[in-house]
Amino acid sequence: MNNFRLTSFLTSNIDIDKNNLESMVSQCKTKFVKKGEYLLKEGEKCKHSFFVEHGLLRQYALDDKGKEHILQFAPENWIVTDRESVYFDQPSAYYIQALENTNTILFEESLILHLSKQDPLFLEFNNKLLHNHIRQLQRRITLLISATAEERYLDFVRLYPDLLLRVPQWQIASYLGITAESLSRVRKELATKS
Amino acid sequence: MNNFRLTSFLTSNIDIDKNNLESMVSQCKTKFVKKGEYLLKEGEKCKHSFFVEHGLLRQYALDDKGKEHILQFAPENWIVTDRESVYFDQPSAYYIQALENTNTILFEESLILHLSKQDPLFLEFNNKLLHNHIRQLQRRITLLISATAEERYLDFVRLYPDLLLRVPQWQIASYLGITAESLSRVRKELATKS
DNA sequence: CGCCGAGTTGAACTGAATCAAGAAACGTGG
DNA sequence: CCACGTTTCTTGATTCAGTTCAACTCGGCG
Repeated sequence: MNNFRLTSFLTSNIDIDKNNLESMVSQCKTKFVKKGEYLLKEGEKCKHSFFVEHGLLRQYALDDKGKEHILQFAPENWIVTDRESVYFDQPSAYYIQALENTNTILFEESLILHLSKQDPLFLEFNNKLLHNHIRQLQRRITLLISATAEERYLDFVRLYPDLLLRVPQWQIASYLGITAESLSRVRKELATKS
Repeated sequence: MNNFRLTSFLTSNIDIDKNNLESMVSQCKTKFVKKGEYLLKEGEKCKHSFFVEHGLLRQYALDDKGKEHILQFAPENWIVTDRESVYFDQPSAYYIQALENTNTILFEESLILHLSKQDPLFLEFNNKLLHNHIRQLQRRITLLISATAEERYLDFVRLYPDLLLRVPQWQIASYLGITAESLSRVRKELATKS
């Protein structure tokens, strides 16, 4: 099986015994997406959470002017999904696309809830995922409200240094909420400073 | 008891029988805060979720220049908390303050998890709260990244028309991530248009 | 009365967007 | 392995949305 990262992700997050873990993992399908291809497109209903075993995904929205706005990147060990679409059963406003050839493991939404009813550990695990997500979103809002483009870029570099090399710069700009040109200038500015 | 809104909030969100509901509500303490007073201050650990029975709260952070940034308002039927602080047991970065005399009902963090283990309905309820929170945060990020100050203000007006009258304008500006002067100009602009 | 916080307005300034053009890097097919 | 087109990144000139600072108004409240 091709789920090394998932099993170690799970064991480091919940204190679960091997049998339970096996039974969970065995219930998950895997999906491979080639670079450029999509796991989800705007208008579709999102049915899964995607755990990235290997590769890199991005989640983004298109605005009315056709401009992309990147909500998040998901390298190895990350989970992406449109919770709004999955949970409220609505068409998604987002695309989830592979930036590299990517192996993912799919969680059925009902699976975790189902497991939670059997074993409270899964409940706490799910809770932890949701709280982490909220923490990350909240942090991003605070930055968007109060920090300059330069500060946001520095924060990004600090948090996701590995992504700098794997993600095209204009997409990082999009994540930060600025244009590619602006990010280029921010970087130039930073280079002369140091 | 002074929990009319809480009970109707709960019954409209989970399909729970009266006995269970009574037992839950009876386990919650209430707290009254006068206008201007605080339920949480920066550096303290947040121990509860606060359900607003009557009144109005705001949650905000101070940046290094002493500027306030409002994360959210909470009128009747809203729940506020710093999940990051409660869940990860960290000192909070936020203040929660009463903008009006406010009656709140306190949820112990452990309570919901505890109830969830007894009755899966509580689990789903908690899940719903978390997903709603995520939805709201995500929406806000999208707006901050892609919309102008005017668009964000219009969105605010549409979503929270009642708050317009209850919240000082400079605080709405803070919520939108702009200055009080800018909001004043946005409003002037909108007035001449229509 | 006088004070104080909230809101408005103006003028100058600034961070970032836009538009346009060129340079570098990249992948693909021949 | 090179040649080509495409995408990415950079740079410059200009514009624009929003900030900053300062002055003034208004309404409430001691």
